[in-house]
Amino acid sequence: MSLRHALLAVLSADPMTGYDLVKYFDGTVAFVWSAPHSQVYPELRRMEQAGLIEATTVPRGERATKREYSLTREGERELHRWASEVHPPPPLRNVDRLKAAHFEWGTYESIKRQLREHLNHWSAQRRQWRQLVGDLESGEVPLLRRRLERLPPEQHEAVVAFRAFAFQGQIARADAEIAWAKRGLALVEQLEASGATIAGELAEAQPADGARAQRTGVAGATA
Amino acid sequence: MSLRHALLAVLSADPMTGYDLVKYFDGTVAFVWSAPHSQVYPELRRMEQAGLIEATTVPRGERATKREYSLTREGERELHRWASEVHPPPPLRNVDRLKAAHFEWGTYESIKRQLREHLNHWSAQRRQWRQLVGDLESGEVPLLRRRLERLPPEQHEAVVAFRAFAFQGQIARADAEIAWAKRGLALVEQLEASGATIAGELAEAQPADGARAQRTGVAGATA
DNA sequence: GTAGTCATGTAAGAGGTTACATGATTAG
DNA sequence: CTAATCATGTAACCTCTTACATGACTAC
Repeated sequence: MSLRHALLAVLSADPMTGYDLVKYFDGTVAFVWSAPHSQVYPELRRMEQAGLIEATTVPRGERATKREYSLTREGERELHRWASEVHPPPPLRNVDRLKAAHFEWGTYESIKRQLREHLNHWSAQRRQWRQLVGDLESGEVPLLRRRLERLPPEQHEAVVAFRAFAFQGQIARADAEIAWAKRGLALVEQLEASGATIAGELAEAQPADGARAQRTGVAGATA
Repeated sequence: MSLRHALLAVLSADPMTGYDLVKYFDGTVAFVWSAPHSQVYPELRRMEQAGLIEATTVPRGERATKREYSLTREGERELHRWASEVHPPPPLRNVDRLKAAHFEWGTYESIKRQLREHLNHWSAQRRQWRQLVGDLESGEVPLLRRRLERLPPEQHEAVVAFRAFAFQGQIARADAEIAWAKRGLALVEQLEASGATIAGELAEAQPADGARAQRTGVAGATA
């Protein structure tokens, strides 16, 4: 349950409402972890029940109130535990790679479209992460600033370094994905130029009978 | 629902039983997609209902039988559709990065242990993927061989190239993760050497009062 | 006979997505 | 007054994990 720890980590910078947290999980925190509000609110209630956080009801305007959550001592201990434990790596599930392994079922055009999307997506992500690393290092990230305010100056260096380190990992990942997509585009162009055929291309050309011809052709070869 | 398409993709090489499929999803296919048998069997039933695959009951031994699944025309069409569509990128959720961003809560020792694990894990994965790419290119992968048997020779080149391309993506990812972990280890050692303190280290040293001292210290600074 | 493999399920629960739903407050 | 934002939920549904469960077949 990493959502729980992501919430604890953000709350360690500053007490805030569920709404504030949701904004972070749509914004900068979503750079490593994302969650919709329908997941955040119930989880906060459960964490409160578990004694990891506590809520104070704060008035807003005339009639309305909001609930502001802050870490308890127990919540801090949980963060310590989590940050120190070695967790088994999660099972691999990569749709992009799964699809790429079976691109033979697509057409050259559709494959190129997908690889270009891949390239655009990771390029955009990369830009965001680079921006964030810059902002972290120049002290322009409010959440980090508030976290540092609660810590003695001799700890600041490490905190900033770890935050930047995490996002540099994302940048490295993006670099790998970008290079991969480019390599894929080159591969497709090379295959196209060499006149290599693929199943998807044929099926596209002759929707019904193309598939049949292919199948019987195979049956003939097998028999 | 990528499990469905992963199953379709494997079945496109050869008709086989749920048990066979489960083995692939623990073996080579798990290199990009993994699933336990408790997920595979029900999904196969649903796919059969949906007309994407069909089962023939094959006897084994005296009394027992097994169900062998093969793609239907509709299943092939679904594979085509899936392979041609652009899918929105899945939301980011990376526990390792989330943790790294908050390593301040750990101790130098626990951080190093985790980074070393990360390094070992991705190095091992990398070795497997490299082995697989080699085997794919030298025609030693049974599943690929059976897939190629159903296709005219002029399509072989592209099929092999796409398979290898997918796993090269995994290798590139592994390279990025390995470099990241090494960078992290260097960072920790540098911080340690420079005498920088982190919260987790202090909490470890003085479990109860360390945290309090820190907190009141902060309150004092803020007030 | 017995251990290992082949073969196929069910079920409870956690985590996540999408949609539905509501009402107060604030800025224009 | 009206639109945007603040604020907080519930519910149905899907995917995945973990555990429980069963029985036939094969090699020794």
